[in-house]
Amino acid sequence: MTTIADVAKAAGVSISTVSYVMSGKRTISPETRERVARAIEELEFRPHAGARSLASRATNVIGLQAPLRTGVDVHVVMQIVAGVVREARAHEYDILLLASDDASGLERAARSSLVDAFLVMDVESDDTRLATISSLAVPTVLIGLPAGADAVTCVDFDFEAAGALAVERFAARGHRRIALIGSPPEVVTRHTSYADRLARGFLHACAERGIEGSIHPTPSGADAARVVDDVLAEHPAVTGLFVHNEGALPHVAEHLRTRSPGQAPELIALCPPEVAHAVGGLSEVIDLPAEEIGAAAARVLGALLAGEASERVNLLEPRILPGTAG
Amino acid sequence: MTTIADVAKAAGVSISTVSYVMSGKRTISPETRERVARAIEELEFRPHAGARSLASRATNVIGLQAPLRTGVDVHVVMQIVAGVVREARAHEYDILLLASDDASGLERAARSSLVDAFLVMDVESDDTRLATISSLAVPTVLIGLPAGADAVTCVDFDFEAAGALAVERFAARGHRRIALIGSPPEVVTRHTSYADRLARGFLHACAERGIEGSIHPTPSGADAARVVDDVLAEHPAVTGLFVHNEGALPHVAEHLRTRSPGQAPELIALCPPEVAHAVGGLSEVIDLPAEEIGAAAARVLGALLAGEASERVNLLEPRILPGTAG
DNA sequence: CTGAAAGCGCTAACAT
DNA sequence: ATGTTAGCGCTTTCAG
Repeated sequence: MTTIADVAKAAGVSISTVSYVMSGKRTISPETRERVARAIEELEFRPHAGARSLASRATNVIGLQAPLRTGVDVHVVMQIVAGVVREARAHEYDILLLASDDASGLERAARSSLVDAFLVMDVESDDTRLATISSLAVPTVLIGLPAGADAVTCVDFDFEAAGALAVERFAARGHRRIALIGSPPEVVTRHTSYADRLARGFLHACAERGIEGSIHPTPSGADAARVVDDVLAEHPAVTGLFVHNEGALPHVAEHLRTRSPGQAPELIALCPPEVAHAVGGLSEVIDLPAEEIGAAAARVLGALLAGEASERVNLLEPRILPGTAG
Repeated sequence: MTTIADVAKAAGVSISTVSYVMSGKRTISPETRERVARAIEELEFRPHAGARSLASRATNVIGLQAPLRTGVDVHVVMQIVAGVVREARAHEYDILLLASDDASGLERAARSSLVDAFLVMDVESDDTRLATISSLAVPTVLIGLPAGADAVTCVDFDFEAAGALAVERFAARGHRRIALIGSPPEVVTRHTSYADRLARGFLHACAERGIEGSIHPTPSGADAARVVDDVLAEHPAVTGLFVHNEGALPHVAEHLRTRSPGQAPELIALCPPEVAHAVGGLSEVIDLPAEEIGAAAARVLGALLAGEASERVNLLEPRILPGTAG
């Protein structure tokens, strides 16, 4: 194994000089810097991560708590993770995938100095991990927005605004009775942060505009078609469906295409562009910029790690994309 | 921060005794062990990962190279990762998510002693990372099966057998002309290991049984319906479709449900049970035990790390599950 | 059965 | 502008 001492010898300098060349923490003459750089290159030297973290008390690793269950919107999770990884690597951070998604996983990683910071996904409105997060004093960013988000830094898509935006779009298109085909029941009863906020934004906007709106937790998969049938049977006045459920979307779209042709309700979906693109028949799409959420979260965490002050709550504004109808 | 010295002092023993209590590498009197254990508990002591890896030359971390792009079967990837994480944690290993999915990512992680071993996903038949993997001398398990898999340890589902099994099932049901609705074109042209093997098994079995079979790379999403139409138009004799494409499956199933009702071709899918369950109209399902693949890979890697000999090639046999028709 | 102490490879004072 | 050196917290000889 190549060590910093090998490099120092090869370059004819002391080991601290090598260290300082790497960190840039003191001024080095161009010639020396060059000689050291060459030696590092030639020997393919990489500092030992453990030794570095022991001496510097920083690991350059971020612990990521991601929901690996199916049932959540898998594309969205994957893209958020991809965004996190990309942005983290750009700032020389690696990502450690935390196994347990409860507080114990955070504790373990923090106490054993495995990570410098945490990124926590799948946040619930009243998340039990919040207490641990404050007590641990490890910089943490939540991807989500719990109810009393005073003590923690949060980054997320503005689901509340997205719910309102959907209503606004339907209103603009002349609809007076609409329905939200939402997340699976498990997600709703868990009070997953985004589901709560989307529902709130949707209902508020409906009330404000005098539009009648109802919310329907919907299983992923073909059963979603049944929910749609039930909704339309029970509320025949419904002319617009707002879908936020990746696993239900293709079935809902295909189902509407064949059901009562000509008078099918209009469809607006909240999902990543690729998911929308894979599905036809959408009047409009509200972009769910998953990768950008992950990247933004990593960026905010980076600022936190750099000691910079940053907003407590950081929300990405919703944007309308063209539909895929026709 | 609590260190081993704090524990030693609290328990009234030497540092090395604490270390040995934790590792179990030498015999400790029950009383001492008990006292030390209590001190560890009370102080909530966790050994510093970096210090440990520096002294022991082992990190207890496994580097995982996972394809985070969309386009691959996201559910499958997620479940494999979940299996890996679960099994790894059970053996006290953590998972570091490698950012770049090329050889450079492996090099960096290995050279900087970030990980003890690698788990590599999304393997291509002629994978360029193989040379690096051998040269690095870090225990590695591929999830996949490259063409000349002599030098590396591989774990995967037996896609070749699965291709043959599908043909066999169609034959048993009396079909004489079938088609494989396969992975997206990108995946096929990349010669992703599983796509190659599935195609090979499918075609061989067709030839053996005198069944006519054709293969059709298929985009995910609603466009898959078009592919199905084209296939059925060009080959009117086709009575059976074998689908291995998670993103196409719901669209294919929904499309067949409405298209030429009564005489729709039979559908067999290769996918995880939950994916099948979300889709109706499948005559039979070949189980793609994604989580089990991940767990098996982690287990084999564990054996490798423990110095145990293990098979070079480890394939999980395909199994038939009941369909979701009717 | 238990201690003492020599490193592991690096960073960051403290020198000059 | 560069060198010397004292740790960082742990594992593991070497002693007893």
